[in-house]
Amino acid sequence: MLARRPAVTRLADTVAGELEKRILEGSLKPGDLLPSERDLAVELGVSRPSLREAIQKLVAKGLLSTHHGSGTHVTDRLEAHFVDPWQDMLNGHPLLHQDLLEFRQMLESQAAYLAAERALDVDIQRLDAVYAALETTFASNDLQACIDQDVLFHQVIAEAAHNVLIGHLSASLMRVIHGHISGSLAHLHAQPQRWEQLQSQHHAIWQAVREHRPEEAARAARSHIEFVRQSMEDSARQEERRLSAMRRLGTLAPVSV
Amino acid sequence: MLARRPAVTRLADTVAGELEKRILEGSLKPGDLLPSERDLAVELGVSRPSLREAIQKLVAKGLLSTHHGSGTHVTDRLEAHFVDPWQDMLNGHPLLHQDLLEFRQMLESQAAYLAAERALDVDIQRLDAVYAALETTFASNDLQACIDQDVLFHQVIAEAAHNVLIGHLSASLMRVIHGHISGSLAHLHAQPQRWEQLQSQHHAIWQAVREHRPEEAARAARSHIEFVRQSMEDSARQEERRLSAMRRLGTLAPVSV
DNA sequence: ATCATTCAATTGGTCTTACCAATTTAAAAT
DNA sequence: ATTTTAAATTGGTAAGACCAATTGAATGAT
Repeated sequence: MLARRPAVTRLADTVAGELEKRILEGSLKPGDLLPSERDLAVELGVSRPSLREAIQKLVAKGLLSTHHGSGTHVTDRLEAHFVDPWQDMLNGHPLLHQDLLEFRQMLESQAAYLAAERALDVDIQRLDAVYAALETTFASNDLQACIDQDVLFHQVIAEAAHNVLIGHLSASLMRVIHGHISGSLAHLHAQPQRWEQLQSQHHAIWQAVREHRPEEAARAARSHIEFVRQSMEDSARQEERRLSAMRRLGTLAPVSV
Repeated sequence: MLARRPAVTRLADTVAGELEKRILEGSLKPGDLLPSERDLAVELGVSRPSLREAIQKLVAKGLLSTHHGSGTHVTDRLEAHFVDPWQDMLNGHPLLHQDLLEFRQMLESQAAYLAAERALDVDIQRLDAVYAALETTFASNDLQACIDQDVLFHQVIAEAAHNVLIGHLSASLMRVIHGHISGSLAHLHAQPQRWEQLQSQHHAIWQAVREHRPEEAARAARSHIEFVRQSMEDSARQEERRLSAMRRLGTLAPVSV
Protein backbone atom coordinates (compact mmCIF):
# COMPACT_ATOMS: atom_id res chain seq x y z
CA MET A 1 0.00 0.00 0.00
CA LEU A 2 3.00 2.25 0.48
CA ALA A 3 5.17 1.36 -2.47
CA ARG A 4 4.51 4.73 -4.00
CA ARG A 5 8.01 6.18 -4.26
CA PRO A 6 10.15 4.11 -6.60
CA ALA A 7 7.17 2.39 -8.14
CA VAL A 8 7.72 3.37 -11.75
CA THR A 9 10.18 5.59 -13.57
CA ARG A 10 8.25 7.69 -16.02
CA LEU A 11 10.48 8.58 -18.94
CA ALA A 12 9.25 12.15 -19.16
CA ASP A 13 10.22 12.68 -15.54
CA THR A 14 13.67 11.26 -16.12
CA VAL A 15 14.20 13.52 -19.11
CA ALA A 16 12.86 16.55 -17.25
CA GLY A 17 15.22 15.75 -14.40
CA GLU A 18 18.14 15.48 -16.81
CA LEU A 19 17.39 18.85 -18.37
CA GLU A 20 16.86 20.40 -14.96
CA LYS A 21 20.22 19.03 -13.91
CA ARG A 22 21.94 20.58 -16.93
CA ILE A 23 20.36 23.92 -16.15
CA LEU A 24 21.39 23.82 -12.52
CA GLU A 25 24.89 22.63 -13.41
CA GLY A 26 25.35 25.56 -15.72
CA SER A 27 25.82 23.69 -18.99
CA LEU A 28 22.52 25.34 -19.94
CA LYS A 29 22.61 28.95 -18.87
CA PRO A 30 19.63 31.30 -18.66
CA GLY A 31 18.87 32.65 -22.10
CA ASP A 32 20.48 29.71 -23.86
CA LEU A 33 18.73 28.15 -26.81
CA LEU A 34 18.13 24.42 -26.52
CA PRO A 35 18.85 22.11 -29.46
CA SER A 36 15.82 21.45 -31.62
CA GLU A 37 13.36 18.92 -30.26
CA ARG A 38 14.27 16.46 -32.98
CA ASP A 39 18.00 16.67 -32.24
CA LEU A 40 17.52 16.63 -28.49
CA ALA A 41 15.29 13.59 -28.72
CA VAL A 42 18.01 11.71 -30.59
CA GLU A 43 20.69 12.92 -28.20
CA LEU A 44 18.74 11.76 -25.17
CA GLY A 45 17.61 8.57 -26.86
CA VAL A 46 13.89 9.18 -26.45
CA SER A 47 11.02 9.88 -28.79
CA ARG A 48 9.91 13.42 -29.53
CA PRO A 49 6.54 13.12 -27.73
CA SER A 50 8.32 12.03 -24.57
CA LEU A 51 10.78 14.89 -24.88
CA ARG A 52 7.90 17.30 -25.42
CA GLU A 53 6.10 16.11 -22.29
CA ALA A 54 9.29 16.70 -20.33
CA ILE A 55 9.65 20.16 -21.84
CA GLN A 56 6.04 21.02 -21.04
CA LYS A 57 6.64 20.03 -17.44
CA LEU A 58 9.58 22.42 -17.23
CA VAL A 59 7.59 25.14 -18.98
CA ALA A 60 4.90 24.71 -16.33
CA LYS A 61 7.61 25.00 -13.69
CA GLY A 62 8.83 28.19 -15.33
CA LEU A 63 12.29 26.90 -16.20
CA LEU A 64 11.82 26.91 -19.97
CA SER A 65 9.84 28.91 -22.47
CA THR A 66 9.01 27.82 -25.99
CA HIS A 67 8.60 30.06 -29.02
CA HIS A 68 6.99 28.65 -32.10
CA GLY A 69 9.41 28.85 -34.98
CA SER A 70 12.41 30.10 -33.07
CA GLY A 71 13.11 27.54 -30.40
CA THR A 72 13.10 26.77 -26.69
CA HIS A 73 14.95 29.02 -24.27
CA VAL A 74 16.06 28.65 -20.70
CA THR A 75 14.16 31.22 -18.66
CA ASP A 76 16.27 34.02 -17.32
CA ARG A 77 14.61 34.12 -13.94
CA LEU A 78 15.03 30.76 -12.33
CA GLU A 79 13.58 31.47 -8.91
CA ALA A 80 10.62 33.45 -10.15
CA HIS A 81 8.28 30.52 -10.53
CA PHE A 82 5.25 30.38 -8.29
CA VAL A 83 4.90 27.48 -5.93
CA ASP A 84 1.57 28.57 -4.55
CA PRO A 85 -1.16 26.82 -6.54
CA TRP A 86 -3.66 29.55 -5.74
CA GLN A 87 -1.23 32.17 -6.99
CA ASP A 88 -1.06 31.03 -10.59
CA MET A 89 -4.69 29.99 -10.54
CA LEU A 90 -5.39 33.67 -10.05
CA ASN A 91 -3.18 34.59 -12.97
CA GLY A 92 -4.76 32.08 -15.29
CA HIS A 93 -8.38 32.61 -14.29
CA PRO A 94 -9.19 36.30 -13.87
CA LEU A 95 -12.79 35.46 -13.03
CA LEU A 96 -11.42 34.37 -9.67
CA HIS A 97 -10.71 37.96 -8.69
CA GLN A 98 -14.39 38.55 -8.20
CA ASP A 99 -14.76 35.52 -5.95
CA LEU A 100 -11.69 36.49 -4.04
CA LEU A 101 -12.85 40.03 -3.40
CA GLU A 102 -16.23 38.73 -2.34
CA PHE A 103 -14.56 36.42 0.13
CA ARG A 104 -12.28 39.19 1.33
CA GLN A 105 -15.30 41.39 1.92
CA MET A 106 -16.79 38.78 4.20
CA LEU A 107 -13.53 38.09 5.98
CA GLU A 108 -12.53 41.68 6.61
CA SER A 109 -15.93 42.92 7.70
CA GLN A 110 -16.10 40.07 10.21
CA ALA A 111 -12.53 40.76 11.31
CA ALA A 112 -13.36 44.43 11.84
CA TYR A 113 -16.48 43.50 13.79
CA LEU A 114 -14.64 41.15 16.12
CA ALA A 115 -11.69 43.52 16.44
CA ALA A 116 -13.98 46.32 17.55
CA GLU A 117 -15.51 43.95 20.03
CA ARG A 118 -12.36 42.43 21.48
CA ALA A 119 -9.40 44.72 20.83
CA LEU A 120 -7.28 45.14 23.93
CA ASP A 121 -5.24 48.23 24.72
CA VAL A 122 -2.13 46.75 23.16
CA ASP A 123 -4.04 46.00 19.96
CA ILE A 124 -5.30 49.56 19.77
CA GLN A 125 -1.86 50.97 20.43
CA ARG A 126 -0.49 48.85 17.60
CA LEU A 127 -3.38 49.85 15.35
CA ASP A 128 -2.80 53.53 16.10
CA ALA A 129 0.85 53.22 15.19
CA VAL A 130 0.11 51.44 11.94
CA TYR A 131 -2.59 53.89 11.02
CA ALA A 132 -0.26 56.83 11.62
CA ALA A 133 2.35 55.22 9.41
CA LEU A 134 -0.30 54.53 6.78
CA GLU A 135 -1.33 58.18 6.76
CA THR A 136 2.18 59.53 6.30
CA THR A 137 2.94 56.91 3.66
CA PHE A 138 -0.17 57.80 1.69
CA ALA A 139 0.90 61.43 1.70
CA SER A 140 4.12 60.42 -0.03
CA ASN A 141 4.31 59.10 -3.58
CA ASP A 142 5.92 55.78 -2.79
CA LEU A 143 3.34 53.39 -4.21
CA GLN A 144 5.07 50.22 -3.09
CA ALA A 145 5.25 51.49 0.48
CA CYS A 146 1.55 52.35 0.31
CA ILE A 147 0.71 48.79 -0.64
CA ASP A 148 2.81 47.36 2.17
CA GLN A 149 1.28 49.67 4.74
CA ASP A 150 -2.22 49.00 3.45
CA VAL A 151 -1.73 45.26 3.76
CA LEU A 152 -0.23 45.69 7.21
CA PHE A 153 -3.14 47.82 8.36
CA HIS A 154 -5.69 45.18 7.47
CA GLN A 155 -3.52 42.44 8.91
CA VAL A 156 -3.30 44.21 12.27
CA ILE A 157 -7.08 44.46 12.38
CA ALA A 158 -7.39 40.79 11.50
CA GLU A 159 -5.08 39.88 14.34
CA ALA A 160 -6.95 42.12 16.75
CA ALA A 161 -10.02 39.97 16.08
CA HIS A 162 -8.36 37.36 18.30
CA ASN A 163 -9.33 34.46 16.12
CA VAL A 164 -6.36 32.49 14.86
CA LEU A 165 -8.21 31.23 11.80
CA ILE A 166 -9.14 34.72 10.70
CA GLY A 167 -5.61 35.91 11.31
CA HIS A 168 -3.98 33.10 9.39
CA LEU A 169 -6.43 33.17 6.52
CA SER A 170 -6.21 36.91 6.21
CA ALA A 171 -2.42 36.69 5.98
CA SER A 172 -2.66 33.97 3.35
CA LEU A 173 -5.12 35.91 1.24
CA MET A 174 -3.10 39.08 1.49
CA ARG A 175 -0.01 37.27 0.27
CA VAL A 176 -1.96 35.92 -2.67
CA ILE A 177 -3.52 39.22 -3.65
CA HIS A 178 -0.47 41.32 -2.98
CA GLY A 179 0.53 41.50 -6.60
CA HIS A 180 -2.96 42.23 -7.83
CA ILE A 181 -3.48 45.10 -5.45
CA SER A 182 -0.82 47.22 -7.07
CA GLY A 183 -2.81 47.54 -10.28
CA SER A 184 -5.91 48.95 -8.69
CA LEU A 185 -3.94 51.12 -6.29
CA ALA A 186 -1.98 52.64 -9.13
CA HIS A 187 -5.23 53.29 -10.90
CA LEU A 188 -6.63 55.01 -7.81
CA HIS A 189 -3.48 56.97 -7.19
CA ALA A 190 -3.98 58.73 -10.49
CA GLN A 191 -7.28 60.15 -9.19
CA PRO A 192 -6.55 62.37 -6.16
CA GLN A 193 -10.17 62.64 -5.10
CA ARG A 194 -10.60 58.88 -5.02
CA TRP A 195 -7.25 58.52 -3.33
CA GLU A 196 -8.57 60.68 -0.52
CA GLN A 197 -11.73 58.58 -0.30
CA LEU A 198 -9.52 55.60 0.36
CA GLN A 199 -7.90 57.42 3.24
CA SER A 200 -11.21 58.43 4.76
CA GLN A 201 -12.38 54.82 4.56
CA HIS A 202 -9.32 53.65 6.45
CA HIS A 203 -9.98 56.39 8.96
CA ALA A 204 -13.57 55.24 9.45
CA ILE A 205 -12.52 51.64 10.06
CA TRP A 206 -9.79 52.73 12.42
CA GLN A 207 -12.08 54.92 14.47
CA ALA A 208 -14.88 52.38 14.66
CA VAL A 209 -12.49 49.68 15.87
CA ARG A 210 -10.68 51.78 18.46
CA GLU A 211 -13.97 53.08 19.83
CA HIS A 212 -15.43 49.59 20.01
CA ARG A 213 -18.35 50.01 17.65
CA PRO A 214 -18.57 46.56 15.98
CA GLU A 215 -21.51 47.16 13.67
CA GLU A 216 -20.03 50.34 12.29
CA ALA A 217 -16.59 48.77 11.90
CA ALA A 218 -18.05 45.90 9.90
CA ARG A 219 -20.03 48.31 7.73
CA ALA A 220 -17.00 50.49 7.11
CA ALA A 221 -14.84 47.51 6.17
CA ARG A 222 -17.53 46.16 3.89
CA SER A 223 -17.97 49.38 1.98
CA HIS A 224 -14.21 49.80 1.81
CA ILE A 225 -13.79 46.50 -0.02
CA GLU A 226 -16.82 47.35 -2.14
CA PHE A 227 -15.02 50.53 -3.14
CA VAL A 228 -11.85 48.61 -3.97
CA ARG A 229 -13.89 46.13 -5.97
CA GLN A 230 -15.48 48.89 -7.97
CA SER A 231 -12.12 50.47 -8.59
CA MET A 232 -10.63 47.18 -9.79
CA GLU A 233 -13.47 46.78 -12.23
CA ASP A 234 -12.85 50.26 -13.56
CA SER A 235 -9.17 49.51 -13.77
CA ALA A 236 -9.79 46.30 -15.70
CA ARG A 237 -12.22 48.04 -18.02
CA GLN A 238 -9.77 50.83 -18.72
CA GLU A 239 -6.98 48.36 -19.40
CA GLU A 240 -9.26 46.54 -21.83
CA ARG A 241 -9.98 49.79 -23.65
CA ARG A 242 -6.26 50.48 -23.91
CA LEU A 243 -5.53 47.05 -25.38
CA SER A 244 -8.46 47.36 -27.74
CA ALA A 245 -7.16 50.68 -29.00
CA MET A 246 -3.71 49.24 -29.53
CA ARG A 247 -5.14 46.33 -31.46
CA ARG A 248 -7.16 48.71 -33.58
CA LEU A 249 -4.07 50.76 -34.40
CA GLY A 250 -2.06 47.62 -35.01
CA THR A 251 0.77 49.12 -33.01
CA LEU A 252 1.28 46.11 -30.87
CA ALA A 253 4.97 46.30 -31.63
CA PRO A 254 7.24 44.76 -29.01
CA VAL A 255 8.09 47.27 -26.32
CA SER A 256 11.84 46.77 -26.73
CA VAL A 257 12.83 43.39 -25.46
CA MET B 1 7.97 43.24 -21.07
CA LEU B 2 4.87 41.32 -22.01
CA ALA B 3 4.38 42.37 -25.59
CA ARG B 4 4.05 38.76 -26.76
CA ARG B 5 1.23 37.77 -24.48
CA PRO B 6 -1.60 36.73 -26.78
CA ALA B 7 0.80 35.87 -29.57
CA VAL B 8 -0.03 32.19 -29.91
CA THR B 9 -2.53 29.91 -28.27
CA ARG B 10 -0.87 26.66 -27.44
CA LEU B 11 -3.44 23.91 -27.37
CA ALA B 12 -1.93 22.15 -24.38
CA ASP B 13 -2.23 25.37 -22.40
CA THR B 14 -5.85 25.78 -23.38
CA VAL B 15 -6.62 22.23 -22.33
CA ALA B 16 -4.71 22.62 -19.07
CA GLY B 17 -6.67 25.78 -18.40
CA GLU B 18 -9.94 23.99 -19.07
CA LEU B 19 -9.06 21.23 -16.63
CA GLU B 20 -7.96 23.78 -14.05
CA LYS B 21 -11.27 25.51 -14.48
CA ARG B 22 -13.17 22.30 -13.85
CA ILE B 23 -11.14 21.67 -10.73
CA LEU B 24 -11.77 25.20 -9.48
CA GLU B 25 -15.46 25.05 -10.18
CA GLY B 26 -15.79 21.78 -8.38
CA SER B 27 -16.86 19.58 -11.26
CA LEU B 28 -13.59 17.81 -10.56
CA LYS B 29 -13.12 17.35 -6.84
CA PRO B 30 -9.99 16.22 -5.00
CA GLY B 31 -9.70 12.47 -5.22
CA ASP B 32 -11.85 12.24 -8.32
CA LEU B 33 -10.76 9.96 -11.13
CA LEU B 34 -10.51 11.63 -14.51
CA PRO B 35 -11.96 9.94 -17.58
CA SER B 36 -9.42 7.88 -19.49
CA GLU B 37 -7.06 9.85 -21.67
CA ARG B 38 -8.68 8.47 -24.80
CA ASP B 39 -12.19 9.43 -23.72
CA LEU B 40 -11.16 12.82 -22.38
CA ALA B 41 -9.27 13.58 -25.59
CA VAL B 42 -12.43 12.94 -27.59
CA GLU B 43 -14.55 14.94 -25.16
CA LEU B 44 -12.23 17.94 -25.41
CA GLY B 45 -11.78 17.54 -29.13
CA VAL B 46 -8.00 17.20 -29.06
CA SER B 47 -5.53 14.43 -29.74
CA ARG B 48 -4.18 12.25 -26.99
CA PRO B 49 -0.59 13.62 -27.13
CA SER B 50 -1.94 17.15 -26.68
CA LEU B 51 -4.07 16.03 -23.77
CA ARG B 52 -1.07 14.29 -22.27
CA GLU B 53 1.07 17.41 -22.50
CA ALA B 54 -1.64 19.31 -20.67
CA ILE B 55 -1.89 16.61 -18.02
CA GLN B 56 1.88 16.60 -17.56
CA LYS B 57 1.74 20.34 -17.00
CA LEU B 58 -0.81 19.93 -14.26
CA VAL B 59 1.12 17.03 -12.77
CA ALA B 60 4.15 19.30 -12.63
CA LYS B 61 1.99 21.88 -10.88
CA GLY B 62 0.86 19.24 -8.44
CA LEU B 63 -2.84 19.39 -9.28
CA LEU B 64 -3.03 15.93 -10.84
CA SER B 65 -1.29 12.63 -10.25
CA THR B 66 -1.17 9.76 -12.71
CA HIS B 67 -1.04 6.07 -11.87
CA HIS B 68 -0.10 3.64 -14.58
CA GLY B 69 -2.95 1.23 -15.13
CA SER B 70 -5.44 2.77 -12.76
CA GLY B 71 -5.92 6.33 -13.95
CA THR B 72 -5.36 10.02 -13.23
CA HIS B 73 -6.54 11.56 -9.97
CA VAL B 74 -7.14 15.11 -8.80
CA THR B 75 -4.95 15.91 -5.82
CA ASP B 76 -6.05 18.01 -2.90
CA ARG B 77 -3.22 20.48 -3.11
CA LEU B 78 -5.52 23.51 -3.29
CA GLU B 79 -7.25 22.64 -0.07
CA ALA B 80 -4.16 21.27 1.63
CA HIS B 81 -2.67 24.71 1.31
CA PHE B 82 -5.20 26.08 3.77
CA VAL B 83 -5.50 23.08 6.02
CA ASP B 84 -2.04 21.66 6.56
CA PRO B 85 -0.95 24.04 9.31
CA TRP B 86 -4.14 23.43 11.27
CA GLN B 87 -4.70 19.74 10.92
CA ASP B 88 -2.70 18.54 13.90
CA MET B 89 -2.75 21.80 15.80
CA LEU B 90 -6.44 21.30 16.49
CA ASN B 91 -5.83 18.03 18.24
CA GLY B 92 -3.34 19.47 20.68
CA HIS B 93 -5.12 22.75 21.40
CA PRO B 94 -8.83 22.26 21.93
CA LEU B 95 -9.24 25.95 22.68
CA LEU B 96 -9.02 26.42 18.93
CA HIS B 97 -12.42 24.83 18.51
CA GLN B 98 -14.06 28.04 19.61
CA ASP B 99 -12.20 30.03 16.96
CA LEU B 100 -13.04 27.42 14.40
CA LEU B 101 -16.72 27.43 15.17
CA GLU B 102 -16.75 31.21 15.08
CA PHE B 103 -15.14 31.11 11.68
CA ARG B 104 -17.51 28.42 10.53
CA GLN B 105 -20.43 30.56 11.62
CA MET B 106 -19.25 33.38 9.40
CA LEU B 107 -18.46 31.09 6.48
CA GLU B 108 -21.68 29.12 6.53
CA SER B 109 -24.00 32.05 7.03
CA GLN B 110 -22.37 33.81 4.10
CA ALA B 111 -22.51 30.61 2.05
CA ALA B 112 -26.21 30.22 2.81
CA TYR B 113 -26.84 33.85 1.90
CA LEU B 114 -25.10 33.55 -1.45
CA ALA B 115 -26.61 30.16 -2.16
CA ALA B 116 -30.11 31.53 -1.62
CA GLU B 117 -29.22 34.34 -3.97
CA ARG B 118 -27.58 32.37 -6.75
CA ALA B 119 -28.67 28.73 -6.60
CA LEU B 120 -29.65 27.41 -10.01
CA ASP B 121 -32.20 24.69 -10.62
CA VAL B 122 -29.54 22.00 -10.65
CA ASP B 123 -28.20 23.22 -7.31
CA ILE B 124 -31.65 23.08 -5.77
CA GLN B 125 -32.32 19.64 -7.17
CA ARG B 126 -29.09 18.43 -5.63
CA LEU B 127 -29.90 20.16 -2.36
CA ASP B 128 -33.34 18.56 -2.27
CA ALA B 129 -31.85 15.12 -2.76
CA VAL B 130 -29.24 15.63 -0.06
CA TYR B 131 -31.81 17.01 2.38
CA ALA B 132 -34.09 14.04 1.80
CA ALA B 133 -31.21 11.70 2.48
CA LEU B 134 -30.31 13.69 5.57
CA GLU B 135 -33.83 13.38 6.91
CA THR B 136 -34.03 9.62 6.49
CA THR B 137 -30.53 9.19 7.92
CA PHE B 138 -31.39 11.24 11.00
CA ALA B 139 -34.38 8.99 11.58
CA SER B 140 -32.06 6.02 11.78
CA ASN B 141 -29.56 5.44 14.54
CA ASP B 142 -26.45 5.31 12.40
CA LEU B 143 -24.42 8.12 13.92
CA GLN B 144 -21.56 7.93 11.46
CA ALA B 145 -23.95 8.17 8.53
CA CYS B 146 -25.57 11.19 10.20
CA ILE B 147 -22.22 12.97 10.37
CA ASP B 148 -21.45 12.22 6.74
CA GLN B 149 -24.84 13.44 5.58
CA ASP B 150 -24.62 16.54 7.75
CA VAL B 151 -21.24 17.44 6.29
CA LEU B 152 -22.51 16.77 2.79
CA PHE B 153 -25.55 18.96 3.35
CA HIS B 154 -23.47 21.95 4.31
CA GLN B 155 -21.00 21.28 1.51
CA VAL B 156 -23.73 21.29 -1.11
CA ILE B 157 -24.90 24.66 0.15
CA ALA B 158 -21.35 25.99 0.08
CA GLU B 159 -21.00 24.90 -3.53
CA ALA B 160 -24.32 26.44 -4.48
CA ALA B 161 -22.88 29.78 -3.36
CA HIS B 162 -20.90 29.75 -6.63
CA ASN B 163 -17.75 31.11 -5.10
CA VAL B 164 -14.76 28.84 -5.53
CA LEU B 165 -13.02 30.12 -2.42
CA ILE B 166 -16.02 29.46 -0.23
CA GLY B 167 -16.45 26.05 -1.80
CA HIS B 168 -12.88 24.88 -1.30
CA LEU B 169 -12.48 26.48 2.10
CA SER B 170 -15.69 24.93 3.30
CA ALA B 171 -14.51 21.51 2.13
CA SER B 172 -11.20 22.04 3.87
CA LEU B 173 -12.78 23.03 7.16
CA MET B 174 -15.23 20.18 7.03
CA ARG B 175 -12.43 17.71 6.57
CA VAL B 176 -10.57 19.18 9.51
CA ILE B 177 -13.46 19.15 11.95
CA HIS B 178 -15.01 15.95 10.70
CA GLY B 179 -13.72 14.06 13.67
CA HIS B 180 -14.63 16.74 16.17
CA ILE B 181 -18.23 16.88 15.08
CA SER B 182 -18.97 13.38 16.26
CA GLY B 183 -18.54 14.37 19.89
CA SER B 184 -21.18 17.04 19.93
CA LEU B 185 -23.47 15.07 17.66
CA ALA B 186 -23.33 12.09 19.97
CA HIS B 187 -24.10 14.39 22.87
CA LEU B 188 -27.10 15.78 21.03
CA HIS B 189 -28.28 12.39 19.94
CA ALA B 190 -28.81 11.46 23.57
CA GLN B 191 -31.38 14.24 23.89
CA PRO B 192 -34.27 13.52 21.50
CA GLN B 193 -35.81 16.95 21.87
CA ARG B 194 -32.55 18.69 20.91
CA TRP B 195 -32.01 16.19 18.15
CA GLU B 196 -35.28 17.32 16.64
CA GLN B 197 -34.27 20.95 16.97
CA LEU B 198 -31.27 20.14 14.82
CA GLN B 199 -33.54 18.73 12.15
CA SER B 200 -35.80 21.74 12.18
CA GLN B 201 -32.76 23.99 11.79
CA HIS B 202 -31.64 22.09 8.75
CA HIS B 203 -35.15 22.34 7.43
CA ALA B 204 -35.17 26.11 7.90
CA ILE B 205 -31.89 26.55 6.04
CA TRP B 206 -33.01 24.25 3.28
CA GLN B 207 -36.31 26.08 2.76
CA ALA B 208 -34.77 29.54 2.87
CA VAL B 209 -32.17 28.60 0.27
CA ARG B 210 -34.51 26.88 -2.14
CA GLU B 211 -37.00 29.74 -1.91
CA HIS B 212 -34.28 32.31 -2.51
CA ARG B 213 -34.53 34.23 0.76
CA PRO B 214 -30.89 35.23 1.42
CA GLU B 215 -31.33 37.12 4.69
CA GLU B 216 -33.34 34.34 6.24
CA ALA B 217 -30.95 31.68 5.01
CA ALA B 218 -28.02 33.50 6.58
CA ARG B 219 -29.89 33.93 9.84
CA ALA B 220 -30.91 30.29 9.94
CA ALA B 221 -27.36 29.12 9.25
CA ARG B 222 -25.98 31.48 11.86
CA SER B 223 -28.32 30.32 14.60
CA HIS B 224 -27.73 26.71 13.58
CA ILE B 225 -24.00 27.00 14.21
CA GLU B 226 -24.74 28.97 17.36
CA PHE B 227 -26.83 26.03 18.52
CA VAL B 228 -24.04 23.60 17.71
CA ARG B 229 -21.58 25.83 19.54
CA GLN B 230 -23.78 25.92 22.60
CA SER B 231 -24.19 22.18 22.51
CA MET B 232 -20.45 21.62 22.27
CA GLU B 233 -19.91 23.81 25.28
CA ASP B 234 -22.50 21.82 27.21
CA SER B 235 -20.85 18.65 26.05
CA ALA B 236 -17.45 19.85 27.19
CA ARG B 237 -18.85 21.05 30.51
CA GLN B 238 -20.58 17.75 31.11
CA GLU B 239 -17.43 15.85 30.26
CA GLU B 240 -15.55 18.06 32.72
CA ARG B 241 -18.10 17.28 35.41
CA ARG B 242 -17.74 13.61 34.72
CA LEU B 243 -13.96 13.78 34.98
CA SER B 244 -14.24 15.88 38.11
CA ALA B 245 -16.51 13.33 39.70
CA MET B 246 -14.15 10.53 38.83
CA ARG B 247 -11.22 12.44 40.32
CA ARG B 248 -13.25 13.04 43.46
CA LEU B 249 -13.91 9.33 43.70
CA GLY B 250 -10.23 8.67 43.08
CA THR B 251 -10.93 6.33 40.23
CA LEU B 252 -8.79 8.26 37.79
CA ALA B 253 -5.02 8.35 37.96
CA PRO B 254 -3.52 11.86 37.95
CA VAL B 255 -2.83 13.08 34.45
CA SER B 256 0.93 12.95 34.24
CA VAL B 257 2.22 15.99 32.42
C1' DA C 1 25.26 49.32 -53.09
C1' DT C 2 21.11 49.44 -50.31
C1' DC C 3 16.73 48.25 -49.12
C1' DA C 4 12.57 45.63 -49.44
C1' DT C 5 10.43 41.33 -50.92
C1' DT C 6 10.12 36.54 -51.43
C1' DC C 7 10.63 31.94 -50.44
C1' DA C 8 12.72 27.89 -48.65
C1' DA C 9 14.75 25.80 -44.47
C1' DT C 10 14.28 25.30 -39.61
C1' DT C 11 11.67 24.87 -35.47
C1' DG C 12 7.88 24.14 -32.42
C1' DG C 13 2.77 22.47 -32.55
C1' DT C 14 -0.59 18.94 -33.54
C1' DC C 15 -2.57 14.61 -35.12
C1' DT C 16 -2.80 9.65 -36.18
C1' DT C 17 -1.57 5.17 -35.34
C1' DA C 18 0.48 1.53 -33.18
C1' DC C 19 2.31 -1.02 -29.48
C1' DC C 20 4.16 -1.74 -24.56
C1' DA C 21 3.32 -2.11 -19.48
C1' DA C 22 0.82 -1.78 -15.21
C1' DT C 23 -3.69 -2.44 -13.05
C1' DT C 24 -8.12 -3.91 -12.46
C1' DT C 25 -11.93 -7.07 -13.40
C1' DA C 26 -14.23 -10.96 -13.78
C1' DA C 27 -14.25 -15.46 -15.36
C1' DA C 28 -12.45 -20.02 -14.46
C1' DA C 29 -10.22 -23.62 -12.06
C1' DT C 30 -9.15 -25.50 -7.70
C1' DA D 1 -15.27 -20.00 -1.16
C1' DT D 2 -10.64 -19.16 -2.49
C1' DT D 3 -7.04 -18.89 -5.65
C1' DT D 4 -5.49 -18.54 -10.39
C1' DT D 5 -5.61 -16.91 -14.75
C1' DA D 6 -6.68 -14.21 -18.62
C1' DA D 7 -8.98 -10.45 -20.88
C1' DA D 8 -10.20 -5.58 -20.80
C1' DT D 9 -8.90 -1.04 -19.40
C1' DT D 10 -5.63 2.51 -18.53
C1' DG D 11 -1.45 5.18 -18.70
C1' DG D 12 3.43 5.18 -21.11
C1' DT D 13 6.26 5.29 -25.25
C1' DA D 14 7.38 5.46 -30.03
C1' DA D 15 7.31 6.73 -35.04
C1' DG D 16 5.92 9.30 -38.91
C1' DA D 17 3.50 12.90 -41.18
C1' DC D 18 1.78 17.40 -41.69
C1' DC D 19 0.67 22.32 -40.08
C1' DA D 20 2.23 27.00 -38.59
C1' DA D 21 5.37 30.44 -37.10
C1' DT D 22 10.02 32.24 -37.50
C1' DT D 23 14.31 33.05 -39.54
C1' DG D 24 17.48 34.21 -42.93
C1' DA D 25 19.47 33.96 -47.30
C1' DA D 26 18.51 34.60 -52.13
C1' DT D 27 16.23 37.59 -55.15
C1' DG D 28 14.53 41.69 -57.02
C1' DA D 29 13.79 46.67 -57.36
C1' DT D 30 15.41 51.15 -56.28
